[in-house]
Amino acid sequence: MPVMVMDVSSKRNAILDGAIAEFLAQGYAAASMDRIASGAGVSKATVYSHFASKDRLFMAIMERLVLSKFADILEPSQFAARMNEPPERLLRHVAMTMLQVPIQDREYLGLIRTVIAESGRFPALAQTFLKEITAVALHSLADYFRHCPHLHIADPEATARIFVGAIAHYLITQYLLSGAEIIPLEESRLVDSLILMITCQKTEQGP
Amino acid sequence: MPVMVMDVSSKRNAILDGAIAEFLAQGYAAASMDRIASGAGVSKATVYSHFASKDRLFMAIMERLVLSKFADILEPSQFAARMNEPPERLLRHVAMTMLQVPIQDREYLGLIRTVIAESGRFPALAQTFLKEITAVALHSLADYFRHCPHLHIADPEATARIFVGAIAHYLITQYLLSGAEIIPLEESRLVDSLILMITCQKTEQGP
DNA sequence: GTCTATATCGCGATAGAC
DNA sequence: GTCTATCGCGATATAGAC
Repeated sequence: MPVMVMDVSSKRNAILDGAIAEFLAQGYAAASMDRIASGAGVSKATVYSHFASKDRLFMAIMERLVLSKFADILEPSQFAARMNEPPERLLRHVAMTMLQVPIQDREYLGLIRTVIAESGRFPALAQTFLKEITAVALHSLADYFRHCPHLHIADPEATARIFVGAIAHYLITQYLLSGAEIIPLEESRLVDSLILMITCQKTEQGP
Repeated sequence: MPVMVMDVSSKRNAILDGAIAEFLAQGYAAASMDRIASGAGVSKATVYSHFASKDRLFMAIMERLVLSKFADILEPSQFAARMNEPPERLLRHVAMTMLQVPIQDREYLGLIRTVIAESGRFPALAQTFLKEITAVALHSLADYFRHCPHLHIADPEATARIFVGAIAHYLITQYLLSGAEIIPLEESRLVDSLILMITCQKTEQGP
């Protein structure tokens, strides 16, 4: 007959879940191993039996978090399937997804804040974030700009950076820096202008 | 004859300078009042005689820092004087300034990292940063887009956001997140594409 | 105002029973 | 593996002499 306590892997997962909440809310230095332990319903010694140190636990949950968010971002294959759509439609879908995923999933915003906050102490973590999330989106978009028959983009990589940068900065100012009332701007205006600026380059192609 | 020790205001300034270095390097939680005191060459009690608590010292130096960086950013008046230059020239100058100031002044980069890092604990600080720096640049640019006779920008505010966002995100990825080798991109390519995307809107104005 | 010395607390990490 | 109890340290903040 089953005992009424968590098994080993459940405890490990409870620790990881509690650690995610604590580190994302407090940042590395202010996070407390005591709170992580009690939040997970285990003793502090149990936390240390699974993770050798605060550093190791932090890096474990952050890598896990970065990889888990990967699926939410658009991969190259998703672009290939939509190559024949009008560019306005496809770019609007991409922009709205990049905006809505972090807005709906507050863990995503906390991840962005924490990656930037700890980028001095943990530069390898910042690079993992860039490699697994930012670079994937940039390469997908640049490939699309390079091969889409309806667009004639002079510099696909730079244009992808502008697209991703404008959206990422909008998320940071409105939702991390509480900018809604200080520098308000509707999502749709940002997206409309981005699409207009990108698609109007096709008028450059000849006499 | 003058004594060979600092007077009161010199000690206060030494404390402020040391606090800036400590908070920007360590973040709020990991910063130590002991290190700030010894770094300034005073006792810890002296620090507390000038600033009631760690919170108050942090907010004092961050506000000071935000206001001191204001002059580096382009004010509206600077645009008015250059309204008759070709837009390509003016926009290139603005973009290069926004890129070079934080790159040259590492304190500026540390300020950006700390504002984002502590935006959960100190939302008012984040809003001060937006109001004193980001909003000033956005309004200047939007005004320019609205009134420049050579451009016909559909949505000046949104276009200003894209311009500022692309540059801010570039600074964050390349210099805060150590992205130089992971997602390399020359400054000039970013700036050239930005200018091309903005200026080519003038071809939209009709037959 | 400024110092030395200290109070008080919470932190990360560990020892040892079970 | 998991617990309780604790160690040692460094943190913020303060008392009291000068």
